[in-house]
Amino acid sequence: MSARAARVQAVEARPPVVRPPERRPPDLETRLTDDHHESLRLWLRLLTCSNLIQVRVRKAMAAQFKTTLPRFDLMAQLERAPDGLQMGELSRRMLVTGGNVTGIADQLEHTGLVVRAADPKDRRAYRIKLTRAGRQVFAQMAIEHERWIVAMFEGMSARDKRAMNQLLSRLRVILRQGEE
Amino acid sequence: MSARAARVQAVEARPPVVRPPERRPPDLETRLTDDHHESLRLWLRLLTCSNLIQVRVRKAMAAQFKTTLPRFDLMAQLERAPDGLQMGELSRRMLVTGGNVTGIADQLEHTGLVVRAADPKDRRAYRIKLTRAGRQVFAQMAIEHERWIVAMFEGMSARDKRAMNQLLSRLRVILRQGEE
DNA sequence: CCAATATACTTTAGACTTCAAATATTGACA
DNA sequence: TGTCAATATTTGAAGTCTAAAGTATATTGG
Repeated sequence: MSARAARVQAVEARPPVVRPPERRPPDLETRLTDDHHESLRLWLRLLTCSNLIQVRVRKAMAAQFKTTLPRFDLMAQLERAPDGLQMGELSRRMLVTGGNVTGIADQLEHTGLVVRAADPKDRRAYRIKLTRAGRQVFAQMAIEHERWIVAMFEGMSARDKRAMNQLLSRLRVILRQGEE
Repeated sequence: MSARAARVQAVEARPPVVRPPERRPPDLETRLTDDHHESLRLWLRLLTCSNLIQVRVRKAMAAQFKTTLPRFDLMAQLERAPDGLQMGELSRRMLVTGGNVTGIADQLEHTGLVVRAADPKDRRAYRIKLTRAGRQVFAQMAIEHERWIVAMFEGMSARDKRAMNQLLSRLRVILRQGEE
């Protein structure tokens, strides 16, 4: 199980916030506190769902392909950059630190799915790209990956999926705004 | 940034699935493929949002309290179990492996926020509980934590929050069902 | 009773992650 | 031109996480 899911429950079960003795205006305060609960609950559910899915994808990735999600992600980035990417660009796209990418790339390079080549224009930089084998392996994984995801959401109605997509899309905008 | 967010983009940008030449019935197939996209998109957005929030909470936790989310989670579990918990129970509630809990508990014990006491009924087990100091520290953190979350969702309407809570609640049920 | 099995926990090895420091190269400007 | 700040990457330390193996104790069935 994922560690993140923990957080969820950890907080979800926290005892209810003690409301102040409700002076005036009581309605406003109640609404405020309710909203706090709604936000906290929202976050915890979001986290729970995200973790439940993530754990399953991770396990499936390990079981069927003996690999990890980060490696899959890295390969997915490269797959749509036929000329390869600089490490820094890769790290920006993956939203992880450079040091992290170094490690994952090392492993993929060891297994021959990826190569680092000198960047002709900048001797500080590498260009990292999928090998032929890497492309083949990735293609298999991508197909399965999509299958898993689709299966997990099977029980949800198309209507709900659409609604949720829209809400998440809004939330994402809001969160990015607050990123200063 | 979080590594998980990476995944999002990794897959979100994957080239569109190649549709078969559309024999018959074309409508069904189109709808199927659309649904696949909808599911994949849904998952990626869920992940993105979850990560954006998580990263911020983690950083705030480090900046303001010099601690980590896993430790906060563990303390949150103990806070509502005044008599303490067995390590195994803690690990189940946190949805992480036992070995993981051992490590986090060790750290909290070192800093005096938590104690392990022998379980009188089972000499294999410990009971782990918050110390007085642990309770005090946790109270501060919980208040701030809630503040952060509420602030992040401030830009979302109460109506949207409610809707999303409901959808996530349904999704959670569906995911847990599929857990076999 | 006692042997097999199950349970509670820790340990270990390996992977991922961040942050900060170190190295090498580039580019800009005085 | 020479220097100095910025950029591209790696390295190292510390924390988190898992899976599997190890230790100690409990339980159960013959």
